[in-house]
Amino acid sequence: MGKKLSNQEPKGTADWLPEEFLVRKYIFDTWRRVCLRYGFEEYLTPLVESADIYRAKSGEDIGGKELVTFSDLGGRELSIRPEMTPSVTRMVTKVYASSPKPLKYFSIANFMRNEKPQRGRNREFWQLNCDIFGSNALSADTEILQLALDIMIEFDAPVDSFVLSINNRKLIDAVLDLCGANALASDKKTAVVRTLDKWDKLNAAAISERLGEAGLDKKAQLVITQFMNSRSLEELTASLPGINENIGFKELALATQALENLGYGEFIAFNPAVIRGFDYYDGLVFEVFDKNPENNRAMFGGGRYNGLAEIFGEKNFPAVGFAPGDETTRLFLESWKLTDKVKQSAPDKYYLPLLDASLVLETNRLAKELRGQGKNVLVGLEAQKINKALEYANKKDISRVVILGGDEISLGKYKIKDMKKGGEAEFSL
RNA sequence: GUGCCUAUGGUGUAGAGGCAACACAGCAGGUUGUGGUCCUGUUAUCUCGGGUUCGAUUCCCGAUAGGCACCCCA
Repeated sequence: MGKKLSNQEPKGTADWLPEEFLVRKYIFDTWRRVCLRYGFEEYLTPLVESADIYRAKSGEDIGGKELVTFSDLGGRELSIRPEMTPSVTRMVTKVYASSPKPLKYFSIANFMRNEKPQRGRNREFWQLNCDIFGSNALSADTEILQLALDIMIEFDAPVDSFVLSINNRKLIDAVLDLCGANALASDKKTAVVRTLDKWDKLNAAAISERLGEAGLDKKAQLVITQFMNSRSLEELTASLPGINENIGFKELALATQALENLGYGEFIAFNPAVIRGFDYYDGLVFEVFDKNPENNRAMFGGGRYNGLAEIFGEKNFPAVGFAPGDETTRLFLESWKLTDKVKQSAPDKYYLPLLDASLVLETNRLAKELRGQGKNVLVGLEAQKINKALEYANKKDISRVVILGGDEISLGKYKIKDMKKGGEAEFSL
C-alpha cells in the first residue's frame, strides 16, 4: 500500500449520496416541469469552452481569477464553464439566422468557479438557465418573470416567503446621466455603480464619501439618493419628475402592470438597488430574494442582454433570461420547510428477499415478472431469514416486501406484505 | 485576497497534563418463516509536524483540512 489517500471530495465540490441526490432531483424535476409547461426546449453545451468567451463580458472575477482554465494538447486555452449565458449565446449564433423566432431554451447543467466556498456557494454548482432569444417585445421580459415566479410557486413557496425585485439598466443609465456620472472616467463610474449595488449595506456617511470620491457633488448625490430611496415607481416619479418619460421606466411600469393583471402582483416590487454584476445586462434586471430572516439573501436573478452576441462577431439579437442555482434553492426550501414533497417524489419500491439459498432461480424469476409489470424490485442477493429481511426493509424505508419461500412455492403462490399497514395479499405464481 | 472559529470511532458529541467516555448507525448473535421494541458482543495511531514536560490526544507554534463572514457572485 502506498500513501493513504484522502476520501474527501475536492474543495468546493460535494458527493451526492442517494439522500441528497433525491433533494436535487426534486429541484431539477420541478425546474424542468415548469419550463416544459411554458414550451421551452432543453439543450446542453460542452463542459468546457474557449477561455476568451468569458473574459469578454462576464465581469472581472468570474471572467478572471475565478475561471478554472487549462491548456489542451494544441495549446488552446480552455475553461470549465462558470456560467451558461456565453455558451448558449455562442450556440444560438450558429442557428439564429435560420431559426424561426423566438427561441425559448432551457438547460440544467453544472458549473465551476474558483471561489472560496461558504454557505450557499460551492465551486461546483448546478443551475437552471432559461432564455428567450429573438424577441425584443416586453412580453418576453414579462414571460421570463412569470416563469421565474411560477417556479417558486411550484415549490409551494408561500406568498410572503420571497420577493422578485425588478429594475432596469436603462433607468439606471438615465439616473447616471442626470447626476453626471456618465461623463466620469470609466473607473469612477464603476465606483458609483458599485456604491449603488452596496446601498443597503452602507450608511449615509459612507455612501456620501464614496460618491464624493468618485467625483459627484452634493447636488448629484441628492439625485442618486432620491432614486435609491424610491420604494415604488410612483415614489420615483414624485422625487424625480420627468423620469417617467425614460424608456427603462416605461418598461418597468408596463411589465409590472402585466404581471399584476395575471395575478402575480403580490410577488413583485421595484428595487433600485438591484444592479447585478454581469457586464452584459442592458435592460430589465431582476433578483429573487428569500425573505426568511435566517436566510436573507438573493437567491437568483436574470435580465436582458441584447448585446452579448457581438462578441462572436455576429449581428446582435435580443435575449432575456435568468438562472437559479441548486444550493440557493435548497436553502430556500429548507428555510421554509418545503421539503415534504421530496420524499413523496421517491419511487415506490418492492423488496424481494432470498429466503433460502436453494430458491435463487425462483426468486429471480418472480423478480423478473414483477419488473415486467413495471414495478421497482430490489432483490436479495444473499439468503436471509425473514425477520432480517423485514428489518432491512424497515431500515431502508421500503414499503412492500414480497415473500417467496418454500411454503409459498409448494402452494404455487407468493405474498406481498404492506410494511406500513401490516397486511398481506396473496398472488398466484 | 482579508478576518474569525473548529479539528476525538462510520456519524454526532463528552473528556482530562497520567488506561479516551457516551449516543446513534453498521455488523454478528439472543430468535430454523413475519418487522420497527429489548438484550449481548464488536468498531479510535484523539488530522499531521515541531516545541514545553518524567509524561501531550489535552498547553504552545506551524502546516493541512473544514466552517463562517468580508470581497465578489448568485
